[in-house]
Amino acid sequence: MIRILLFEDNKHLRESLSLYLANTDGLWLSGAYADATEAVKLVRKYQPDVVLMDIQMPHISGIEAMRAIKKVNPEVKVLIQTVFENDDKVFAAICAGANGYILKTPRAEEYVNAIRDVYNGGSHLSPSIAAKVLAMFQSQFVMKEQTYVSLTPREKEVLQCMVKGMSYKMIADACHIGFSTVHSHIKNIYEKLHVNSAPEAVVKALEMRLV
Amino acid sequence: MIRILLFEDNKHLRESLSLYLANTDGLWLSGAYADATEAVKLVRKYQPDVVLMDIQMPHISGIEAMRAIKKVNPEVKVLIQTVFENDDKVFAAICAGANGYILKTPRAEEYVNAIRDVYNGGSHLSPSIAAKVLAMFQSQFVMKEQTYVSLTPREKEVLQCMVKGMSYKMIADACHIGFSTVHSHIKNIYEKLHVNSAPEAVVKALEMRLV
DNA sequence: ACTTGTCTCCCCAATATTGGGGATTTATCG
DNA sequence: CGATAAATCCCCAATATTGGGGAGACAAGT
Repeated sequence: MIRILLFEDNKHLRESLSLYLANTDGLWLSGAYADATEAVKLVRKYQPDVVLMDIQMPHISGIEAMRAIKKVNPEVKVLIQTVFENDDKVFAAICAGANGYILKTPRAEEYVNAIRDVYNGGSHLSPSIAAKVLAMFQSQFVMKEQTYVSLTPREKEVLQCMVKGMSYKMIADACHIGFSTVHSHIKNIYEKLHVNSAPEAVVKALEMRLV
Repeated sequence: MIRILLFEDNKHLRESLSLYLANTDGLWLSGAYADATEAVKLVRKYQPDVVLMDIQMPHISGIEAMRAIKKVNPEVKVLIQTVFENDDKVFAAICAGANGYILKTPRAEEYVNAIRDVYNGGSHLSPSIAAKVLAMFQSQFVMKEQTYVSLTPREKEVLQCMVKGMSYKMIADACHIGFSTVHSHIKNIYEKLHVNSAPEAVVKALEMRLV
């Protein structure tokens, strides 16, 4: 039996969902609430496996409530549901540790699928949400491989040190080479990256994922 | 009709999937191949809506094939399938523009669901893959908000300039303030961030998402 | 044998940065 | 009205960085 706690401020949806979930094999609805202010307390009381949380609610947002729950009971799975597919909300929810993010749908079995998925340790994302997440992912990690620069192993090593905020002297010690050598390498790095200061090199290194 | 092109080196699975997909309403299997070397050519020939691509194949990996396809036909949806849920592979596939990533499953309707999802512009991720993606996302974006530092608006502005690799003089010009003022602000920033050089400040700014 | 690339180190001089003081103005808050 | 925070500017001196040279050692490839 998967124990479920539901937070949803819309009375009609809350009651419909309650009815559906309560009558689905394998699920046990511990409670359904219109307000998540007491979420932490309710989680402690009912020890649910999965919390189904509307993102937009009065008093306290679903994300805040989830954050609070996760802080106390990190093992509780939280499934965020919303009508919006706002980028910021999705982003915030994921960062706050959401185990799933589904758009409200008239197809009730979607809720059940999502609940089962997160209960089993996976995550469940509605297709349009998943598309957003992948897009965000790409925009973060796929860099413009525009001007590929080939740094020698030593240069990469030195650059990595620079990214750590180390000075010439510290780099020399860390790499077991002389101060002058560090100087030489950095001169070469600057030329290859077309920069002429440490901060620039660091930024470029990070955005080119050379480190 | 959703036109599909299948790449799968395992003969048995390829034939099973072909049979299933070809006999599913709304799907039209344009072809099934054991090798993706000719993938770009085949895509041009059949103009599929969705390419179902095994990640591990001889000669050329599914990711490479997808990259090639996406370069020529970015609008073609590519659904990656694999037996592995290796982090690196998932990561590489997403960065290369995968529209979906599913684990091989005996439940054939999963393939159909995934195909429909990506065809409709969404993304489809198997629960365990979705969990990995969310975890990667969190590890990237959830910072240790440990030592929250409050920079004044001007300080933030100056810090942003530093991240762009600007020198004191350039920052002074950009912000329409004097050189000495930049100096003062940077001194304060260093103190607040507990650093004592520009590169360190830049790195800290980036990882604390202060910019 | 010769070139090429990498790593190593040095000299010198011009700039830039850092850290320590201090000062003034403005605005906001109680 | 006094206190406080923010923003603006200045001086000075110690360090650090940057950019220009050059040079030897060593390995790999032509």
